[in-house]
Amino acid sequence: MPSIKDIARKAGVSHSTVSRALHNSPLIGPETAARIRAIAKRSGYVPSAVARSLVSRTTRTVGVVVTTIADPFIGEVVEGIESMANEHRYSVILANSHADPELEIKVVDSFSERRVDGILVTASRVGALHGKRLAGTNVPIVLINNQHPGDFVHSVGIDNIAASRAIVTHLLELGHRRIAYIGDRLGYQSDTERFSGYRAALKSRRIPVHAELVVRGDGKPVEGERAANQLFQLGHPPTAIFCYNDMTALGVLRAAGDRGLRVPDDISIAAFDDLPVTSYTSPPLTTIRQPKQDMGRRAMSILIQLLNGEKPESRIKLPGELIVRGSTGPPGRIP
Amino acid sequence: MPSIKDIARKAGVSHSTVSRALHNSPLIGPETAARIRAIAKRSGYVPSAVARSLVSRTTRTVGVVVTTIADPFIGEVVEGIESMANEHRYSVILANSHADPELEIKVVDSFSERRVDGILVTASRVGALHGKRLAGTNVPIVLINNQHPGDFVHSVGIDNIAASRAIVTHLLELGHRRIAYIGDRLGYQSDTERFSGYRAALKSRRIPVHAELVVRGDGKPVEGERAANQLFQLGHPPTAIFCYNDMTALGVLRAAGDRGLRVPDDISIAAFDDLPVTSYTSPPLTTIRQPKQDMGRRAMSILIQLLNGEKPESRIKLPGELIVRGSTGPPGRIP
DNA sequence: CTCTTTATTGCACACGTGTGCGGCAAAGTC
DNA sequence: GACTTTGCCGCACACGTGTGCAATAAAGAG
Repeated sequence: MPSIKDIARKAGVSHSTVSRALHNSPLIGPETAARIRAIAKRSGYVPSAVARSLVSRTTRTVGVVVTTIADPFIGEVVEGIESMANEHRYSVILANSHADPELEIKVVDSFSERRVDGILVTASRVGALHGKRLAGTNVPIVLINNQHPGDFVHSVGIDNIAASRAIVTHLLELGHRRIAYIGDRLGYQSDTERFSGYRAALKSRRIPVHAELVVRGDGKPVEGERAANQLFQLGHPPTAIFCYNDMTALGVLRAAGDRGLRVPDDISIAAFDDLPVTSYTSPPLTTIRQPKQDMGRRAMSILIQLLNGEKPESRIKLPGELIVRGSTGPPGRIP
Repeated sequence: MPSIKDIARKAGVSHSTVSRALHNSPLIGPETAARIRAIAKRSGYVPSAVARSLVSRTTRTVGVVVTTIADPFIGEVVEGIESMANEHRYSVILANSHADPELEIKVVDSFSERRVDGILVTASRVGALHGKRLAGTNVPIVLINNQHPGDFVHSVGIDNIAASRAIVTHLLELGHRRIAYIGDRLGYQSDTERFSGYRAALKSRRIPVHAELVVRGDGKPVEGERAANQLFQLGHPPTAIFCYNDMTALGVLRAAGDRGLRVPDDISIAAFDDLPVTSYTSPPLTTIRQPKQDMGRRAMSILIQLLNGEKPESRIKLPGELIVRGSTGPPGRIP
């Protein structure tokens, strides 16, 4: 792999001249520059980003921390990050944390050693754990959809309250009055906000929130199934269920199927996230589409602005989009 | 961000001594070393990987090219790559190609500039396009599940023939005799191999391959739906359909539902890949599980061996696993 | 006490690139 | 012709780290 010194020797000039010629510096004579560029191209010269980084004290590299890249939601976000980064000639270093604090520390240390210019954290769960460790370094950090944005300045997320209010309102407009909510574990900000939107929608129609209609899952199908069965066993079961997320809804769908309940004739199901799978369940799910790629792009955009010394908007809340599919319909006869 | 020179000054020694002390070199006196390490820790010293890379002429970094990280299949593979890389203290730089040749060239150039130690290419479609460009550099390359492994030495893939033969045999054992195959576009190696396994399974039972039962999709639901309708309209329709992949099967499932066909009573459906979605369709899909994470880990492992100067196995074919779910059953009465 | 061995540290260079400044020749000015 | 300006190029240093070799001091051997 040739360096500028090698082509300097071939061209009979100093390496400084080569460096300038390759940067189209006006300090170099046109014909000399052309000759040097020809030699460089011929010998397959590729500049070394690492040497350049050493002197420029910037690597044009960002670190992306994810809990797991196998999660399709996160994959979409990273897709957005990568495309925006690529457009601005940044490279992304990817690292899984698996929500394991020990691994997270290793990951962040690795980012420090590599001298990344900035860090993006995509975590549905974590974020607080990094807190001290991350804040210790002085590299800019942008959080995406995290549950504990407290310590950090810059973040991108979805407007959970407005979105869940919209989807619950959709159920209300279909005629539902007994609408259940299957949440995630208590304490996550997104759960709190979605529940808050649920209550706001009901309140605007002067419908009370029944405690028996609010149950907890953990964001995964198995617990969603359990929670749904709990609701179905009520003396006065709901006619519609709003789920914290699509994965929970998958469990609910299964529970309904096992009991012979038809969706949406006997029970309407609404969810959140719009994962690819939701188009292919039967029936397909009514849900809230999160602008996943756009969230990634916006976060990367904020990071780039920070790296350019600008002062970007600090906390962005993007709107969700209501996607009405087959899993919601007018309520059937109340049993 | 302090350098070894800074702590050398604080400790009143030369930077060489600091460098050796931090590497536990026996050349440094125990108490001097301890004092230096204390100062380094206190001042929050983090070694610079870029400076180290410059002298060691190795970055401990691998580039991973994917068509799109938003694909859940690819996400799983990358998960495996990342975990194995992390265990060996390698970092992964991720880049999307979007199957766009122009973008691919940019990506590979970027990898060259960054002086990655090796490259992994995860592409269901591409691979040949990189060919010349990639082979030009002398960095080791390992391909995963690519369609045109011709030009490259090292690759990891699934044993398509054995796996498709196994799943078609499963259908035969259920009693099916008219089994259709919905393939991908012609020319992809994985399609050729899966079709080959299909024929082998039929041949072992002395069942002829009917041309009318072999149709083409494109690996996506819409074309799968179209192809399925084509099969359903036959005078003598199949009792089972083996699909090139899960996405095709989703379309088939929809087509069956729209025609009022019950799965598996009226028609059995078998697929390939075991995407997460397949557990949540109704009925859940019988399919071949590809060891996605393991494929990533194995590929990274091969790359590490290459970087260590060893001679790893050149072409690995991993076995698929037959996952029997609800979409396959004994054939119903022939109409 | 002198010579040799051992332990510890510093000097100097290398890795590849970027850049301020000085040098030098050609061209222009009077 | 002497001086200034302009154009072009090289010298030398910097970035942070690693390492061969020399230097120095201490310790041991005779």
